[in-house]
Amino acid sequence: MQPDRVIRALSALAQEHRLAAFRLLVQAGEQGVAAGLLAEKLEVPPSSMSFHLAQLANAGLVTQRRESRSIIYSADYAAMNGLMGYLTENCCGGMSCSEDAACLPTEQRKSA
Amino acid sequence: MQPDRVIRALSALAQEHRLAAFRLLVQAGEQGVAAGLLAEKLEVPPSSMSFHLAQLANAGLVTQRRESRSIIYSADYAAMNGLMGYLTENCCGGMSCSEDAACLPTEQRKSA
DNA sequence: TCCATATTTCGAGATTTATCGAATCGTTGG
DNA sequence: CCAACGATTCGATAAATCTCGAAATATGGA
Repeated sequence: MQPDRVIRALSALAQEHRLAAFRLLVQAGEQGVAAGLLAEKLEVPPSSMSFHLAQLANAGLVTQRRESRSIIYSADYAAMNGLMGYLTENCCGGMSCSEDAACLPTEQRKSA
Repeated sequence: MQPDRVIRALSALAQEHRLAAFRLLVQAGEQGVAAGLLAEKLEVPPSSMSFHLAQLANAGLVTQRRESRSIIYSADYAAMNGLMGYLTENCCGGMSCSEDAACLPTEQRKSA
């Protein structure tokens, strides 16, 4: 993961609402969560939520797909793994996690 | 690690110069690096470097100690571990790293 | 004490970010 | 086609952040 992308990912997560949103998306897994539902759960106006989701998307941490009228957001586990890998490698002295410690949806935690 | 502290840590790292500085401090280990030397290596004016180091300190990611005229900064591995733990737990679906994968100075990497 | 060194604090300006109502854009059902 | 729904874009405003020179603080040596 190139430094520029790392900065954007960190910036994206370094905000109360976005960190909370991303946590919800991680919990939700592949299924994802609609933009409106995220706004509702976080008690943030839709336009504000949209702004934050755009930042997460720009950082590559989430993907979006349209499903009827809704736009569903999902956490991008590969991107999060990339970020964790960079931090482990460059900010933790290179102690990397074991191979099977990759980021996965919460629901797959036990079976993984 | 409480969310407020996580946000501050992420914000602290989400900046080009600060991320670079923290990387250098991780490489340096317990020995640390003087503020002026960091400014020189990163080609940033002393006052700007001081501003960024204050942010890292406020986030709890670095500690400082005076040594003669210099002020030496060191990476706080415990804080970084706390951040990694939070991210692993809350943003990675709870797949935690193995016990011995804690953040350590680069120089101790091989012996750990 | 006086000067040089190392760093921080202050202050001002420029840039970026966050907020959110109103308007706009796709989609669906009647 | 058109009204309602879900979401984004636009626009303006407020707030935070970044930058860096000048001034201030602390330390050590002559």
